Amino acid sequence: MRTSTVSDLRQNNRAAVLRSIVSAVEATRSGIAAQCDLSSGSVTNIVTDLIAEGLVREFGSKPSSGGRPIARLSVVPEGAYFVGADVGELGVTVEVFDLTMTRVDRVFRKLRTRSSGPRRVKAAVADGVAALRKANPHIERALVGMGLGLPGIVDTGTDGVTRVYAQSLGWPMVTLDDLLAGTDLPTFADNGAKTLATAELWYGSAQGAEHSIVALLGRGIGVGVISGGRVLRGASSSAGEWGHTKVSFGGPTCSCGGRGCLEAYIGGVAVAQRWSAVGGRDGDDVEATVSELFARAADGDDTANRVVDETTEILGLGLANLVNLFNPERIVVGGWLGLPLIDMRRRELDVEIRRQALSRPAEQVALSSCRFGTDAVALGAALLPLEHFIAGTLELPESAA
Amino acid sequence: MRTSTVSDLRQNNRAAVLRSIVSAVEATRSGIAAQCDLSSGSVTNIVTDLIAEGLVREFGSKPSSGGRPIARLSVVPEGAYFVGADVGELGVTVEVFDLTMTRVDRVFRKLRTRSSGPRRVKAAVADGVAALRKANPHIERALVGMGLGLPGIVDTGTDGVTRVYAQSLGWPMVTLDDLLAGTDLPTFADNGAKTLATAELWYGSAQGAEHSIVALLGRGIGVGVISGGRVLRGASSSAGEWGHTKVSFGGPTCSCGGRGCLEAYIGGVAVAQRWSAVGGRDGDDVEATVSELFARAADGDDTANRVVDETTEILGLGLANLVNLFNPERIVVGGWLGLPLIDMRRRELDVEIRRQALSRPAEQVALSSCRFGTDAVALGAALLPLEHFIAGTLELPESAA
DNA sequence: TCACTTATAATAAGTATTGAAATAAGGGGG
DNA sequence: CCCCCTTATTTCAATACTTATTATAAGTGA
Repeated sequence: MRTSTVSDLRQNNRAAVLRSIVSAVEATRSGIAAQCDLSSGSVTNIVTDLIAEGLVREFGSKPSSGGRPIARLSVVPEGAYFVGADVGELGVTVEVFDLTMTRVDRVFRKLRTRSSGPRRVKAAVADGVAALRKANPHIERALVGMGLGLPGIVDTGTDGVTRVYAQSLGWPMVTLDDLLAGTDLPTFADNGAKTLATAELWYGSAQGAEHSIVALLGRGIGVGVISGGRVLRGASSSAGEWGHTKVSFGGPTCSCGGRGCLEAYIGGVAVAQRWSAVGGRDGDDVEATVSELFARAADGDDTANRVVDETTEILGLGLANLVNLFNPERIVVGGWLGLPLIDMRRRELDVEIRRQALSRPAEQVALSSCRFGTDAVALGAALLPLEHFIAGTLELPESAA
Repeated sequence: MRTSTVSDLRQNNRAAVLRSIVSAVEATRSGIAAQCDLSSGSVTNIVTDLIAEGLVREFGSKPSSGGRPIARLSVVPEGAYFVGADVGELGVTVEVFDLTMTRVDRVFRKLRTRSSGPRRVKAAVADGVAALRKANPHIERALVGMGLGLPGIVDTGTDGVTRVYAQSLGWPMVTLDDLLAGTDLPTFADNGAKTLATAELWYGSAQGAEHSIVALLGRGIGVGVISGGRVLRGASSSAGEWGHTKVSFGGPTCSCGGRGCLEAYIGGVAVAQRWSAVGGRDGDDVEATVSELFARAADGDDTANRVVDETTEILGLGLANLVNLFNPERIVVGGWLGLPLIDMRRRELDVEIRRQALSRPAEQVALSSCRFGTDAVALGAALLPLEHFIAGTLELPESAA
């Protein structure tokens, strides 16, 4: 974000004010001034602009302590709409959000097979978006853009082309353009773990922290690292590939071909396998198997508890490594595997992290669970165009003018 | 860096211009304009200011292609001076640099024992600084500040107090203030690996890259992560503690008390031990032992080569993990252990990293060796006050006015 | 000497921020 | 019911900075 001219400055300040209003349920001019470190005069100017643009409105007022009442400000929900899509193994969820990031509508398009090719996914996304636009014609006027949460590596090269490597779905490399085709919406994409981290950063458990780690445990093991208030992306936006970091020489072979990957220990499939290896249920449906594992453990089943303990220990090691490397204030654990795990073993996990990490960074970090389930992947994806909209790099469609 | 007012803007642009002139050997107005993305008018204004302040000067000109010759600009070396200190196990090196970051003078104060307490180090630093000031009275006029490169964790809490945890020296926790006392210079401190990374970022192999990893291998295993052009610090500035990340369950016990730490495999002591365990030399002086190991390996000694191979492999695993997590463009390896290792096994290390990391991020990364040896720790430390000086958060002493 | 280039400098125009002063909106006491 | 007090917002003058634009400097080649 280059701020070298006076208009960049205005842009930045406008963005800060808009962001502040969007993320607060209710804002006031002086509150914004304090939060954005701006004078009341500047806030007045910017808010006046935003009201003129139809993005913000005043709604009533609340009493001040003995003076002129404070005007309440809020975003105009209909001011802009954003689409977010969660591309998963079972299907594609497409959702529309208004400017308050309230979900307006959603559709789910099931995929026939567990690993449908990009063509099917493309069709499902296009179909889902079309269905939403048809069912909600009023959004058309202010539909700004779309974000995709994808499994696997989403990599934006120096050439500006976004490429998707969804190895877990068995896809070949696909460019984002290939995956979109029909759609005329400006579209952004990111790895699902990163979009979930973005959602937690804006509205969930990572809110307010400058440095957090959002670990997403499911079939895959992902992490979104928040550093300096933004999601860490690295040179080509593929930073945060935690699942295939090695935690053991040799070790079990992972789906990536490597050995000793963290995912080969605590990924959904691995946990289910570890359980069935010691006599647990052995089913096709990993999610169901793991869920039963947790249920058994809760019921006091020793074997199940040992598997859960072991998982906790390895997760603790993995998180401790991240604590040493990133020195976060907060660790947020989520995902369909992570949420029940942390519910059941929060204290133990906390102890394990502190045991395995260096004491200094470990002392600074707080452990918590995600506020959202994986259903927030689409919300986080929709935050991608929102961020561009706020930053001013994405505008309302012509028709709005 | 909050840029919300017009003067912040000026400050930022001034900083960008000054930084550009300091890091280039020779600058021109239009070159600066291009590099900093500013108009020629603005550059003229800012440069005029800098010349008036005595930080920059014009020196001659070079022909342009058929028009008015281009004025050469350079920093005035005597415009400001910075002290950098490298606190090592054997002694304290204190150096003074001028504004071109050319070393003006240096002193070394030996520490009696390998792990002298903070009191001795404090005395050595104070003595070194005093000696330099006495020997170079002309620097006094423009002595801006000091930076310390320290072993161990340097942690700046939310209270703003900088604390040093130099476990490898057997120190208790010490605050930076304790460590300074007598000195009246504004002082900053950072972990030695991070200051070396800073030096490599400004003048060495990490120059020009936005995202790099600078791995420093010696007795300890440290890394400075450069993300978005700046050294990653995390919540309390202790990010980058790579040496004690776990790469193996169980595994050998490390000096930190943990097991399976990377440092317990490829730290200087561990490498020496691995060698002596298979019949290599067994000496007190780790550095000499390791240096002999490399010499033997170069001579074709099979045992030595096996130890070096094994070290390469483990280092490759460790770096691959960082590649997955940070998605850097460049990996820079240095330190008294790292430099000879990469000289001898560059290809093999490269192959190993690519084998163990995910292919996408691995394809994007280039491996190289540090331009500087560990002697640049003091240079990097001196860059801390330089950065503050450039950013305008640190000024020339009163006497200069 | 006279176009013609290219690099800087000077100037004009426009815009943003701030801080002070003005104004708006209520509360409460006499 | 009027006046004073408090607090929130707006208005406005002062200031500072960037960008164009225009002028000037300093050479080249004919």
